[in-house]
Amino acid sequence: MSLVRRTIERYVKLTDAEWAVVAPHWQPRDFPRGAFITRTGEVEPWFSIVEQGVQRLFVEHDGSEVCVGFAYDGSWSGVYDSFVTRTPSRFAVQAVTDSRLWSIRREALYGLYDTVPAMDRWGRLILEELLIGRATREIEQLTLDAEARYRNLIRRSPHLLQLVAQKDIASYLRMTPETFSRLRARVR
Amino acid sequence: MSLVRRTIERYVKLTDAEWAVVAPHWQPRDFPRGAFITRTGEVEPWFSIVEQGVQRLFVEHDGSEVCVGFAYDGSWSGVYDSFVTRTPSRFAVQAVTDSRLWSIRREALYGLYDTVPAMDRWGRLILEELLIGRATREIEQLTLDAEARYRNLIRRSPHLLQLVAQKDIASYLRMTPETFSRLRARVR
DNA sequence: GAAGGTTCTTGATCCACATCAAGCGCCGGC
DNA sequence: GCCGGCGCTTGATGTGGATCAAGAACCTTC
Repeated sequence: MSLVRRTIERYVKLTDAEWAVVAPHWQPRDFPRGAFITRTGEVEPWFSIVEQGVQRLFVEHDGSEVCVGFAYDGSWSGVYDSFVTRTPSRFAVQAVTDSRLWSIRREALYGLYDTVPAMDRWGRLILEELLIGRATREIEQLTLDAEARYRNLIRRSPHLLQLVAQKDIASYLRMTPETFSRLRARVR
Repeated sequence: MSLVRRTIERYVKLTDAEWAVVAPHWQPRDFPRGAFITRTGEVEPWFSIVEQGVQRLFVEHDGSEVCVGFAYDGSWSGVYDSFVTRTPSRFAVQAVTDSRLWSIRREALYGLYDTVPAMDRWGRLILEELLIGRATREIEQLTLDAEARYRNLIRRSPHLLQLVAQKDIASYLRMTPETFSRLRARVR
């Protein structure tokens, strides 16, 4: 069974008839390491599920970049607010490793929302999950200092350290690469 | 026509028959100034639409409070992640002024999601809006310094300054009351 | 496998904002 | 209408993490 169907069915069950309607709208897209999947200022037409690879989501701000999230196998990837509002994306997405995404276009997904009620529900459940993730992250930023944020990350996502550059993790944790490096040397 | 119906119909149209199913589940709840609507650690059973009053949403962290949002007339109010996951809330909600909310219980809303497809869609649209708001706020925190965040707030929500204490706005903008006070004296 | 770029480390210095402190004024309650 | 307390202001001092700088260890790529 396809990755896309399995991923959707983590949230809602689809009959074979429903899947037959949904399936043709998804297509694979491949990106080599370093390629941009979405650039700042472009409208995001895709919503994607990651089959393989790691991507980083970041904001550009006078010359520097601040990482706000990562996506990897089995998670979704994209810029949801640009996708929804059809406005230029304030975030960029870049493949950190060679990546394969399965993607659906906005018009196709919104068509499915109208024709397949289970997909409308899926949209709601995905968003609930995203929103809960954001709330958790906001609380971490508010209540933890640099060291505690670092400890939290290596506890919760130790694999990230192997996959992406330390400077990206550092900016994700809202600190400079120097501070991150010093923490690594100091902690444990 | 009721506030609740009008508010829902900003997102989806309801037939009179659908409204007849939806309406009985909503009830008014009144809170005097200063009352807690949700306490940290309690599971949030309500989702609410604000008829009148202002509420603040905040995180408690060793003795101090950090404001993460406000709700007022026509906006929603509640702790969505606790509501969805039925886990103890990490946020508290307090009435800043005398408030009237129209609220629906979790079981009732999830029942409506199953019986009234338009409500399932409404849930998705509300979440899209919330997520876009969070993204906007995250970008502000990342790209603006204390003064720019202050200027942004007085431009976008000048009424807030009249409605809530400066210390709450200060913590919402991630600064101390002292820094906020100095900005007010310095800027314009 | 040499060259050149990028990332990571380590040290010295700096600064925006927090913290501490003290006085003032306003508002709400008895 | 007076008292008590919280919120606001203003000044002095402190500090976590940023910035600046320079060398070392990687990867890439040709």
